[in-house]
Amino acid sequence: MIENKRTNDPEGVRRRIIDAAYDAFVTQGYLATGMLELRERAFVSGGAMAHHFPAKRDLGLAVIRDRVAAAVRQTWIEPLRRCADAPTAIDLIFEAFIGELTQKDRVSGCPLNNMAMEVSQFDAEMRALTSAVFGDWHEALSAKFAADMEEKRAVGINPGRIATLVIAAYSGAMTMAKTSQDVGPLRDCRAELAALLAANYSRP
Amino acid sequence: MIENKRTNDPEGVRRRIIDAAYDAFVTQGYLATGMLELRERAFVSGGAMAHHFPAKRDLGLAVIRDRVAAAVRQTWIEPLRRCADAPTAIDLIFEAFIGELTQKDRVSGCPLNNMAMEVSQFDAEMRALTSAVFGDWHEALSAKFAADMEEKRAVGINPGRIATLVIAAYSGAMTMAKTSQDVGPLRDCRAELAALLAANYSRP
DNA sequence: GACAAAACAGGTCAATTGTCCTGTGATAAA
DNA sequence: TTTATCACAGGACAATTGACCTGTTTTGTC
Repeated sequence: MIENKRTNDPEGVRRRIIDAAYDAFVTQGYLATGMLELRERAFVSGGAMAHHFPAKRDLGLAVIRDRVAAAVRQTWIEPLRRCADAPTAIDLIFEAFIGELTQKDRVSGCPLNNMAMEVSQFDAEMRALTSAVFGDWHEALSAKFAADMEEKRAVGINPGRIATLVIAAYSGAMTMAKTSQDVGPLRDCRAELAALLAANYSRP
Repeated sequence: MIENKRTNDPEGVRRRIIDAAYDAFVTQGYLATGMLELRERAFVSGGAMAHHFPAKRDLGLAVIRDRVAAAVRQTWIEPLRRCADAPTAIDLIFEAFIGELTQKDRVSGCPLNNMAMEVSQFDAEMRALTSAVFGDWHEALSAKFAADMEEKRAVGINPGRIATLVIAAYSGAMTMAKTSQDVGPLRDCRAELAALLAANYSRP
């Protein structure tokens, strides 16, 4: 009588591993997370882990490509597409994050920020990947500002430059919020960015 | 004949260790740096290391208290005191960093940022220390903006809020610069911040 | 059904981690 | 000079790290 029912489910196992890794890497850090801990979190054996991800590095690359990039797409790029103009989207995104973090007991920061900071110090390929995600983010935001100008909603702005400022302010505020474990910095930056953008936008 | 000349120099040894640790923590990361590597960098034995810093954590705390705080004081708080107004100081600081990083082959980022991001995830005391450094930074910048208002150089600004934005923009730009290994983000933020501040300042 | 490849189990491995130990030379107070 | 404390040398220590190995089962193909 065989007790151990074993079900082959490559996609499922792989997804479980990446989910666990994404969560752990973002909240604890890449280096602070061990492969054994991930195996326990994802309920997979050493053999299964080695089969899907021969080295920890492969797992890190997959997490950035699949999960981190998706997180930025979901929280920033999609809302930008849905909203009428850039300032509305930015304010909405800030508001959503502030509300979400307020009722959470811990501020773990921006996924992309966390990964980029730690990883870009020792792995060129991971650094290039996170840089590309930043690039997509900047491109989407920049394009939205440019569209606002073409449609005469905004005047006298430099789309690329102001997009950089918004991303930097958001990332920096996230770092400060994570360090102080308080959403105050996000509130401040939200208000300042709103005021700054309002000065260059014609409101109906 | 005794070859091994041994000189007791507590302050010197301690300083060598902290110097090596600060450099390594900032460029490679806290977790990515081993105690053995630090001993080799600082040319100290295991006994000396254990005597001055029984645990790695103690070394981390000392680095934040002594070096990271000093770096922020030197690059931000001091220039703020020397310059006539906040915008001048901010522009000067950005310019200095851009120039410095341009001729350097590698962008290692903001020391405070690097330490805060990594360390605040697993150590409450280190997190509190880095948070305090952010606090000093914010207080100094905030006070300068307030002084500019009192002296009628600026009107209609919220000192505390705009100080947060400046710090966040700087930190975020540093993160982006480190990730992309390019000073572009710093240039963008410098220009945008200068324009933003100019709008609220009366120029002679 | 035969067979090759993929999917997975469970354990081993050397290397490295941070910490701590014993012993000894230096220093200063008594 | 005695004595206690500090400063340091050199090595040992268990624990953990990421990687990998040999088997076994499942799956797909002919």
